[in-house]
Amino acid sequence: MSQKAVGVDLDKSLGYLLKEASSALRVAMEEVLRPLGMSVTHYACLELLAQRPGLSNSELARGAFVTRQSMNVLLQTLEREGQVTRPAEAPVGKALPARLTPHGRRSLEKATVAVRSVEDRMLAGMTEAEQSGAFRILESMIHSLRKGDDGA
Amino acid sequence: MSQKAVGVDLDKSLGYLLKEASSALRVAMEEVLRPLGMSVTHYACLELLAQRPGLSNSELARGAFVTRQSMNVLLQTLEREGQVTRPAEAPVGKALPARLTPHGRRSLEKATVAVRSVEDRMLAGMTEAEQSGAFRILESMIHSLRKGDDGA
DNA sequence: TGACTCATGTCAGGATTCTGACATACATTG
DNA sequence: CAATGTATGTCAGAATCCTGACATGAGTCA
Repeated sequence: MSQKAVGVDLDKSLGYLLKEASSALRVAMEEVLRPLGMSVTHYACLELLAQRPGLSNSELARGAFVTRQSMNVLLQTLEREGQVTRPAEAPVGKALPARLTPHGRRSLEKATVAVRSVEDRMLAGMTEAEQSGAFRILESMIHSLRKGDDGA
Repeated sequence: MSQKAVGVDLDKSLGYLLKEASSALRVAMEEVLRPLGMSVTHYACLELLAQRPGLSNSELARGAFVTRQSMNVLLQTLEREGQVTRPAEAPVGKALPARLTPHGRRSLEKATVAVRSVEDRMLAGMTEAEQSGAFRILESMIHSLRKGDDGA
C-alpha cells in the first residue's frame, strides 16, 4: 500500500464520483453486516418492512433496487428462517403483504445499530447545512435521471 | 404506472438516497449503452484506458469497482474483439499494461457521447455552485467511509 | 544472500442476480 | 358484460460476479 496503488484520479466526473461513493458505502455496510450474517439487500428488506409493514414482494424489490425475482428468493429464505411472514392467500389481488416477525425485528435491531454507525461515519465532518445540501442535490440527480427513462 | 408505484419514501437517509441515485445512474447508463452492445463496466474499462494508458488489469479492476477476476474476463473478451491489446510478456513484474486499439478508441467515442448525455441530464437544473458542492460532499463521504475500512 | 511481505495474473467452483416467460388478478374502457 | 392493459408471484435457464487458491515477480530487511 506504500506505492501509489490506483492513481486513478480521472477528471472525476460527478457520475464517477457517485459510483465511487456508492461503492464505498456498500463495502462499508458489507463489512459491518457480515459478522451478523446479513447482506445489504437482506438488511434493506428488513428495514423496508419495519418502516412499511405489509409491503409486497414487488414493492420490496423496487425499494431495494433489485428485481422482484431476486427479492422473492430472499423472502423465501427469510420466511424459512422465521424472520418474515406472508399469508398463504392474497387478501386482494395477487400481492402478498409481508411482515416482520419478532425474530426478524430483533435481527433488524442489531443490524440497524451497525448500519447507523456507518452512516454516522459517512456524515462525519459534514455540517448540517452540507447534509441538507447533499440531500437536495441527490434528489435532484435522481429526478433528472428518471425523467428520460420512462419517456422512452 | 398511474398508481403510486412504490410509495417507499422512507425517511430517506442519505445512505439510501446515495444508493438510489447510484441505481438511477446505472439504469440510465445501461439504457444508452445497450444499443451500442456495451455494459457499464465495459465502458468504464475503456474510459479508464483512454485516460490512463498502460493500466494493469488489477488497476482497472479497482477503478471500475469490480474484482480483478471479473476485469480479467472482460479484458480477455476485449482483447479477442480487438479493442484492447496487452503484451505477452510483462515489461516489469507481472503487471501487463493494457492499451486501447484504434478500434477500441472508436467504440469508446460513441459510448462517451451517450454517457455524456446521461451525465448532462443528471446535472440539469443544478447550478455551478451546486455541482461543485456535490463534488466536495461526495469526496467527503468517500474519504470518511474509507477511513474505518483499512483500520480493521 | 535468504526469508518475508506484497501485488499481480490466472484457474476453478459456487453463489447471486438477472432475463425471459407464464398464469392470475384487478382496473379501465368500450 | 367483454376486452385490454397493467401489476403481481413464480418457475426455469443463463449470465454475471465473487470467493478461494495457487504460482510468479519485485521490494524490504536482517
